[in-house]
Amino acid sequence: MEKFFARVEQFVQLSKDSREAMASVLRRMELPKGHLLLKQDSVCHYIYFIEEGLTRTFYYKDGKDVTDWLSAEDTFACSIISFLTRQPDRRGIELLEDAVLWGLHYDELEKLYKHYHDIERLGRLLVSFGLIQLQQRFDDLHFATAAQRYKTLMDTNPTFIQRVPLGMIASYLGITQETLSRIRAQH
Amino acid sequence: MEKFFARVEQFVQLSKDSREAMASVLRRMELPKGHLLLKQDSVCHYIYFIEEGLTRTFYYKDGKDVTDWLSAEDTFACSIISFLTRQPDRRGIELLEDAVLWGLHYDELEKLYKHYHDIERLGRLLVSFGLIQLQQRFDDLHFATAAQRYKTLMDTNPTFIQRVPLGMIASYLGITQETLSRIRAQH
DNA sequence: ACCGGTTTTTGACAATTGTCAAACAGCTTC
DNA sequence: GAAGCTGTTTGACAATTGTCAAAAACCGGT
Repeated sequence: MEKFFARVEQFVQLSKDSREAMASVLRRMELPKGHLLLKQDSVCHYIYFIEEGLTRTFYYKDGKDVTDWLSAEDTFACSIISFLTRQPDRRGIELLEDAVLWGLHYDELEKLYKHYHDIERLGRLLVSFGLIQLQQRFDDLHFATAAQRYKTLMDTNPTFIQRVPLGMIASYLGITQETLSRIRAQH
Repeated sequence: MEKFFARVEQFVQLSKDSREAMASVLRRMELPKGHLLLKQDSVCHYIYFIEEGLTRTFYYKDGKDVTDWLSAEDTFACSIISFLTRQPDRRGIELLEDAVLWGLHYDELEKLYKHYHDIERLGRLLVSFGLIQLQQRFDDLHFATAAQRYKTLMDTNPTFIQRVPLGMIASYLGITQETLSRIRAQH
């Protein structure tokens, strides 16, 4: 749990009250590789902090498995659209490695937002951070070539290459597995 | 100003105090088509609500002009990354039509966030909404063909086709002007 | 070390999209 | 109405990426 608060307090220094309230609703979960954290086409009720492990957010497009996002230690995982809109979303989340997670239920988080201004602030900053990350990935996808995108991934998350099967990396980058394989062959 | 609050209160019902505090720092601006709202490679200090008009967020990639975002009446415009990180960003913003805007300065907004919990909440919800929009556009770019993306734009913002030059629409969709022209030729 | 499965690479070919250049259309201005 | 400007379309060709199929490499379990 220290790891969770260490991360969170990079955004906001929480009051003692807020920290305790938050601690009381965090649920620790230890889950095996392959576990389906969130079923596709369902509502995402939890946001997960990853203390250890690796998650993959994915969906199916024309029968093909597409990797939407990858989250490793010290980051958060959820189906953003579903969590925020309370609507089912085609995205599912699975564990690519054995994991230790801290889950926070939407309803509990809403209560915390209402009671504690500093947690509302934390929420705003976390969403802001997510928006910045998505914008950067969007820019990358928008006007970089496949090879450049691969390089960006190597720079920002080098361990993913070792930890995630090639096909998943490929669809994460918006290309096919074969194309990625060829990019790698040319160094 | 009513238009601004009408929009804002679709997210949160503000207290009288909050509304007044916010009203006191909003700055009305009437600006002509072609005006550069935000210079490239500078820090974005304002978020703008568009009462009337159309803005284009753009940057240069390998010497080519790329349209990053388009915002019309009743929505907001700013360089999200720069506004949130306080760092210069390559994105600039220009007006594609004569416009009536309401500008809100970052420092003023920060003060409002500190004093008023409900405005902090509004900020969280606005960023969340932005995140959802960007995610949807990202999904579109990630695994839809150019023709499908054009159709999506036609469905969600049909007026853009009339109001924005083709070359800008094309780079917004992540394709060249010529490709878009050919897509249109096939109905 | 061998088997059976999965993951990755390679090959041949097709489809999509980009590039460069020129033609065309619509508007404004003189 | 001609000249000039901007925005759009078209053509020929090249480059990139996708598709389908098969081979090769890798890995865990026995």
